Amino acid sequence: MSPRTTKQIAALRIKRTSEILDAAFHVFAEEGYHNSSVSKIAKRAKISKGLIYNYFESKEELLRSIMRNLMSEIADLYDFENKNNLTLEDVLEWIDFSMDIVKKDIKRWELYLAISFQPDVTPILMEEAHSSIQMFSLKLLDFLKSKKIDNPEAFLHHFSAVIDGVQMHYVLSPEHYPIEFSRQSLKDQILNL
Amino acid sequence: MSPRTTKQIAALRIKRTSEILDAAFHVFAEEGYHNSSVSKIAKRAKISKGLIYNYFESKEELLRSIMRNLMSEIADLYDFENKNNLTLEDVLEWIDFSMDIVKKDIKRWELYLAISFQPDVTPILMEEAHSSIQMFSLKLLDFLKSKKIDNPEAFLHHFSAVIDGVQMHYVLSPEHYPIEFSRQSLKDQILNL
Amino acid sequence: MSPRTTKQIAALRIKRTSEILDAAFHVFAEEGYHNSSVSKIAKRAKISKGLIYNYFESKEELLRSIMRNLMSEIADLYDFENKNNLTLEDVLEWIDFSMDIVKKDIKRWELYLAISFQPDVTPILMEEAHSSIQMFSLKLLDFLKSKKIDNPEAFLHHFSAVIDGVQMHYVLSPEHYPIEFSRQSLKDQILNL
Amino acid sequence: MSPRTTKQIAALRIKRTSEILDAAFHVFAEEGYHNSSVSKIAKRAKISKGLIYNYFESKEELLRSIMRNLMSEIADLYDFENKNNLTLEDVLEWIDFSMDIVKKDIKRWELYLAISFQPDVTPILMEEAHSSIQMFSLKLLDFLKSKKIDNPEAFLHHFSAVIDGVQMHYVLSPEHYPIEFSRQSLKDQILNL
DNA sequence: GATGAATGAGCATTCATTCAT
DNA sequence: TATGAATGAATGCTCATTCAT
Repeated sequence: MSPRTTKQIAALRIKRTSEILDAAFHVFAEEGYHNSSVSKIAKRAKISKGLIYNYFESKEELLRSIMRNLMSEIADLYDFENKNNLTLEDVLEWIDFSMDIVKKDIKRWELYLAISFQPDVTPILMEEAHSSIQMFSLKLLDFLKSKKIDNPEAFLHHFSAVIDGVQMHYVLSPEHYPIEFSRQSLKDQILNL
Repeated sequence: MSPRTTKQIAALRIKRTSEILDAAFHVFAEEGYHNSSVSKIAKRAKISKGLIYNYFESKEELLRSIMRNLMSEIADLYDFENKNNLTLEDVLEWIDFSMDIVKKDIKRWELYLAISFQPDVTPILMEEAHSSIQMFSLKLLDFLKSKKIDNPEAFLHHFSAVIDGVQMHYVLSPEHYPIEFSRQSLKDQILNL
Repeated sequence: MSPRTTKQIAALRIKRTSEILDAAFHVFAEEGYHNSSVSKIAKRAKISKGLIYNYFESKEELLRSIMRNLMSEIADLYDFENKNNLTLEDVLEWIDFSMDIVKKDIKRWELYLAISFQPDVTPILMEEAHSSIQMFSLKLLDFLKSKKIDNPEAFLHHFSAVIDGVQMHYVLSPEHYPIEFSRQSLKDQILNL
Repeated sequence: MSPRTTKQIAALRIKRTSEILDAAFHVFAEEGYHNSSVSKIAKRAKISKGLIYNYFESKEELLRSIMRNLMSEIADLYDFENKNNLTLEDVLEWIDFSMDIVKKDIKRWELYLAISFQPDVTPILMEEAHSSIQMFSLKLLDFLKSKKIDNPEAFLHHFSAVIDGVQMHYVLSPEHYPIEFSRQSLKDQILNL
């Protein structure tokens, strides 16, 4: 019945979806979520404004979708779910992962941070926070507890903050920031538990 | 036209300016910059919308002005400039200052972060902000060098990143974040040099 | 190209046309003309949006078509044309018909009213609609004249207005309006001539 | 402090408000509520779109306001509230009022009906139905009860429907409709109770 | 200096309609 | 015949900014 085959349409939708997401990602990152208009996104994607609504329910849904994709991409890369009873090596590997992922694709991460820390965006981001990442936090907590340290919850919070700070500073000036120093420093903190 | 009248007018301008800034700060902090309207600010300041434009060129200028004030207030509070040849106590005090300033006025700091990550506003603001703070960095560097640690420049970068990360996470969820743990952890790092 | 194919196509067109009209009627009735979208109609008819335009020129034409069908259905149901020299029974039957047709299909009648009072659509529709009904009016007038009442023309106008008022109020709140009371009242007026 | 005096401003607001209402009234009546755009109303009122929102919260509020004004104007003209224990004369007077108000300002009433019977409008209209008119209905009901008729509630509903039907038909063709006949017919119905 | 009415560009979103396939 | 991706004009509404007074 279809003039285009179902396959063709599906392929087209996937292509368009990713084009729109890509355009939105860049516009959000460059201008901030609230300063971005659907028009600008459409223009960047070289399609009409209306078509965006054929693919996404709203501007907010576009943002959510971007964040979801990033989260799941991260989750896929590190394979958070298949780690249980974390060993010391696992944790060190996670630190490496956290540093490498930023180094590997600075531009991308810059955009990610640019989006993440826009306060309008934070609540939305929180809701989308990937469940597998949250579960990894619990595993990290178990690891810390097994080390019999004083206040494992506090340590975990603090350590996450430190990693975010490092990632942020690295991204803000990748040519000056001593990320290898930070990597070693983070590992030392774990090794000294 | 008499000197007295001129003086009165000057006093009024100062008073009005600060009333408007105060109103704007509260509205920005409570509703976010983009959700704040000039109308709301005027209403809060109990003046007319139009009058704001007699004192500030634009809504954005209002924001810049707030940020400038915040920066200089921070500088005044810690008195970065009048510290030379930093002692261990000075550095610990600076850590305390860095934690306390965020705790003391979360709303304000939230606004600060909100603005910091708006891609367009930031750069201009940043340069302006860091003048006295950058000089303090040099003093910190001297302190680190005096401790004969391996890579004082790297350590300083890393340490700054850590502080930023802590501040950020605390502001994002002040009720959950263990800021006292972080404070102690930061101090320990210095004490262990 | 064979006659059989042509026939099949014709049959299909008739079937599709009626499916679309049916879907459109339900959507219009449930959501109101302006709140109805061609998409919804297509979805309800289980065809594509585009196909509707293969059968109807526009959304408005769809509406006109529905109304035309309603009108002719009414005409068919009461068979206005085959009544001559109206008897008292005929008139009472017409009153019953006027009440029953509204009761029978409130939704449809609501739609009818909805359209009737849209200032632009109405006129065209009205002329078309009243052809056979106007002829029935003349027959009613003859009946009234035969009753030797004072001003049969005026009575007819008034009586039509009353019926319209009753139908309208009933449709506007079918659960509250005492249509049976009105029915009897109307009949009494005729019986007392 | 004000450059315009408070009085001037108040007068301006009243003038503008009524200009906007007038424009909206005509546009709604001529094109139907849903076909009317705020832009059209603004153009007709020769002001900017935005200004309308300085005076009315929404397009719907504009409609409500129009209806409220009409209702209260009717209420004022007939003085529904100061009638208690309705006499026969009161009821006859009310019938006269109902006929005269339509005759007096046909154009206006035509617009009123045009708006009233747009089904989108009906729910809004209902909510705004003037309480004093509803109270008058209760007084009419008391009158009917005092006449010991069979089903006073039903009679009242029916009678209201009849009046609406008459008004409607008169407005639709004022030159042909025998309104005096209807007036007498309505009065006779009351006199014969 | 002070007001607030007025503007107009901009926003997210909807949807009738077209058209390549 | 049938599809649904794509368009673009229109919608209600917001708001920073201007300006007559």
